[in-house]
Amino acid sequence: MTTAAPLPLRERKKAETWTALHEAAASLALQHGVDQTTVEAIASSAGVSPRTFFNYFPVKEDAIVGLREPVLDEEQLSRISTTADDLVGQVSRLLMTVAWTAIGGTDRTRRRQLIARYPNLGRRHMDYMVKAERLVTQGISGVLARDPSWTDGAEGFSLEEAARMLVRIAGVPLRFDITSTDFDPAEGISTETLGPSLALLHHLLRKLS
Amino acid sequence: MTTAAPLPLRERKKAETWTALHEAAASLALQHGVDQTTVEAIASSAGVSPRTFFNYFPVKEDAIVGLREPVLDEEQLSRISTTADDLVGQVSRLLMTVAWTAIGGTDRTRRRQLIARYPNLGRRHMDYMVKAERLVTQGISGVLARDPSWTDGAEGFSLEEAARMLVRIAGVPLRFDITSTDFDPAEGISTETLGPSLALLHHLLRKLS
DNA sequence: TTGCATCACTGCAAGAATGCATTTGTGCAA
DNA sequence: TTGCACAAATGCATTCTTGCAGTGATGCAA
Repeated sequence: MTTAAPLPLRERKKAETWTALHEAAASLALQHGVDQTTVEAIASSAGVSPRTFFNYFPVKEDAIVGLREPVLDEEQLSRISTTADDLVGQVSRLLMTVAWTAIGGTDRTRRRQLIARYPNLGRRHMDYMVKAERLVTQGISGVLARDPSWTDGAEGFSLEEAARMLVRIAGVPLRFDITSTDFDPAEGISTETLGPSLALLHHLLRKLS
Repeated sequence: MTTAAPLPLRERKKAETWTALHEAAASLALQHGVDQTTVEAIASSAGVSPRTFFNYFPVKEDAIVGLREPVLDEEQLSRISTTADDLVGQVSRLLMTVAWTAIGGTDRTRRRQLIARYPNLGRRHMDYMVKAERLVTQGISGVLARDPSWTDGAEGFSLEEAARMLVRIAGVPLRFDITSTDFDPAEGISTETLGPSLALLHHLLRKLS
């Protein structure tokens, strides 16, 4: 189990500190409530200084939920095909993957309990959705640029604008999920469960056009 | 000019304090920069205590930009017709109106300068977009509920979900505008200029379906 | 092993933001 | 005019968050 992890010592300690802080934050918040859990208590419980806490998490709530900075998977980006007919679905799934990098690898059950009890924690997902969309928009711009057909027929709109609009459309299913009152990131953001939202989107688009 | 304002004294003073705080915040931020402008300086310049400042604005940036809490126009909501074919456009315009209530009645030129110089100020529009969408989603739910035909043909989706999805779709043009690097709320959020975004949305939807 | 560059951690100070209790000012009716 | 109910303003204490400067640990190459 530990044999396949030739991580540099520095990286490993950093990961350990991250986990220790998240663990302390989530556990304390579950026991005493979010507001009663101070950054000082979290840092102390994790064995670091309060100042160090903010080197790992921008806000207290992120430590409790266990959110990381979203990252774009360049490999998946390169697999996007502008000629396939399900372009919206492709971009939706890419967005989903990016969003997933922000919440992967943490205790799902506990997070579900916390978000259910403190809805404010769930609302922070929206911030990361915005970040994810920024990353993907930039990437998709490059992808569209390689397909000359996208410059055709779009009167008065730049390629960057087309990419931005495409990603906003593709972001709808995820926003739909995130704004649900009983949204559960562990279940909600996964390739399988995006289906229903995507289906509803297409259903409505058909009905409205 | 002052004769047509039979406002209760209390309301008037409140409005005056709001304006004084916004005026002080915007003016100071323009002179010395956002970070150099402290809440204490703003409050002092407006003649109130720092604590009072936060009775008017949740965060410093909102005072600088002059953002209010968005409000839903019930009258416009009641005019929404579910049978008309441009339902997305109708909801988009409603969203736009709500968003506009958050930034109306303040100096456009100065805000433009400030947002151009400090992009972070512009990003706060997204927060109010989320609030506006929450308001409109709730309202649209009620509107759809009055049209029985909406329960037909939607397999496995509740009315609330349909409303939520509809509003997410309608929010796309505004999100598109807000995420533009050179977005100007004074020009960008108005019934006339929403046209291009809505056109691009429809253009892409046609192309992608 | 030694030296150096880099990164992580820390303490400190200042400012941002919130909750609570108290005081002051308004609106309204007896 | 007086008194009461309520809203606004305030002061205070606490916590959150950030920038800066200094210290120590780590990685790497000579």
